[in-house]
Amino acid sequence: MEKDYKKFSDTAELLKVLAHPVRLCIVKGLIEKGACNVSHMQGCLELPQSTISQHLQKLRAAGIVKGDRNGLEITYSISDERVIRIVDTLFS
Amino acid sequence: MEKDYKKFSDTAELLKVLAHPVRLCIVKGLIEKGACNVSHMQGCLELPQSTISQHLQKLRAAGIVKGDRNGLEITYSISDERVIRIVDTLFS
DNA sequence: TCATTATATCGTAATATTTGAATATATTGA
DNA sequence: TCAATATATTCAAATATTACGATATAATGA
Repeated sequence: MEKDYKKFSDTAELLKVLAHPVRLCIVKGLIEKGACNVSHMQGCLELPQSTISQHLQKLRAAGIVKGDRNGLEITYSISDERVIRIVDTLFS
Repeated sequence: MEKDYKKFSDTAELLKVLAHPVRLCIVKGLIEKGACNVSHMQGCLELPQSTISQHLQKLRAAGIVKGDRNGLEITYSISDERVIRIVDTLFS
């Protein structure tokens, strides 16, 4: 049935977003620290701002992460609990 | 440190292999049924034999799945316990 | 309003993944 | 050994992803 295919397809989409070293690093960091803004990630990851921002947008579009503006800065945090369990399983 | 990068990179590699609807379907099926050969998967998935075989090889190379030959057939089953927990988390 | 700072988006070249037909290999039974 | 069956590999085209410079937007304070 088509519904099953959609389920697999949606789930694969979520995993695909997680399946990148930089995004995984961002997500793991957010799980550990609770929250973080882009400039701070830049300092840690040593990548161009646009690269990090694009990864964050991908995470956001997938519902993995959410951003709260706070003046000039935007503070990101995890917004999908399943992801915490998955990352936990992977790195434990 | 470089070791961290490798950790993220290796983990991302594992997720990347899982992150495909057909592979996810195969893996979920194997978790539920315990084991399955290629011809049977073909019947379920309605995809060309080479396509399924290629996905299986990718799963095998990642250590997610193992194949045991049994005469003409090869029976596949899950070989990475973490994957069971991840898929469980995703579909529960 | 203007300059500054933080973040997002666009454009695009480089790279990687996916697909399925064609072909190869391995096992079995006659 | 040969035919039949199950599975794997190769190849090429189509499609998707990634990286990063350039540029845009949003918020703040002077």
